[in-house]
Amino acid sequence: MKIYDEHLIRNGIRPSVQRLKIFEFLHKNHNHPTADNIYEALLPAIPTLSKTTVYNTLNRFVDKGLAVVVNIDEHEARYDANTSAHGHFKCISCGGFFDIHFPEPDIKLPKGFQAENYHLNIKGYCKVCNEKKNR
Amino acid sequence: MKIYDEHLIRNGIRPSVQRLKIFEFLHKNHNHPTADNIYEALLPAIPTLSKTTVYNTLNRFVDKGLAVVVNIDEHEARYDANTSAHGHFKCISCGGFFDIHFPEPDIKLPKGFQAENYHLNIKGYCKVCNEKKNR
DNA sequence: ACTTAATTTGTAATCATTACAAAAATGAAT
DNA sequence: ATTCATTTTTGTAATGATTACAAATTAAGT
Repeated sequence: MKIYDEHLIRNGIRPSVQRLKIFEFLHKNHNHPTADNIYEALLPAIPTLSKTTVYNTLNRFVDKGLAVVVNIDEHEARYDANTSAHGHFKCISCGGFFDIHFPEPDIKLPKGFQAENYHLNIKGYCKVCNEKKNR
Repeated sequence: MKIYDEHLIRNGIRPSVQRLKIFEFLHKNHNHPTADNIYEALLPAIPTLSKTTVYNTLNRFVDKGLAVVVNIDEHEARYDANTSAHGHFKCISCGGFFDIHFPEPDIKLPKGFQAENYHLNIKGYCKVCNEKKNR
């Protein structure tokens, strides 16, 4: 996967096997996996993988702006390789995650404040669960 | 504090001393305290207070819609008695918290989705830290 | 007062995340 | 290639917020 390779190098991250696989996984799985999800998924491919490496790597990605932490779940951090401005929806009923695209962050900050990043998290019922509920 | 008393009763929560004090504290301190903040603050007034009670009570408040969890911090939940739609700003530099009032949740959800609550968290630099930074 | 239900408390468990140090891998330079 | 320094990975132990649970206390209703 030369693409991911170069993407990492361009951002000052040496592309080790572990980092590449984690980066690739994040880019191919848009369901906002947890560190543990990633660990379990990659263990067959990298049997020596350590959970610490997953955490270290994810933290590095976030530091370098290659990934974003999604704090929609109370008890665990989730990760998203899509760093463009978008929100997240979690279904209270089935637990599914959905990306929410909002047109413009139409939010006025107080004078002098400077935003570095926005996190919009919405909880509710997805289409399927909502229909199930209203029946 | 008869006001808080009735507020709790109206929402089906029996107003014990502990619950009253925690509710009162949440309403008087708008700085989004953690469970531990509340515990430490009330310990002088209620020397027998247990941290479990603080957690139980806060969870009950949230269940009944009397408070809201603010997940802007990675590692600890914060609580807010202001349940009306508003966002939160955390200063990366000084760690201060600020409420953000946005006019309308101008977010289009996918068809069929139903939102129960919105959480808008913004991180950046507050006025003071921003000026300090640009000097 | 008595009985039952609700609440509070303390301790121990859970679980995600991090600290830390040793082991392994990589890179550069001779 | 061999050595040396640096980076990365790994495993284990620690941390810290939150919850489970059962005993103790308090309140409510009769």
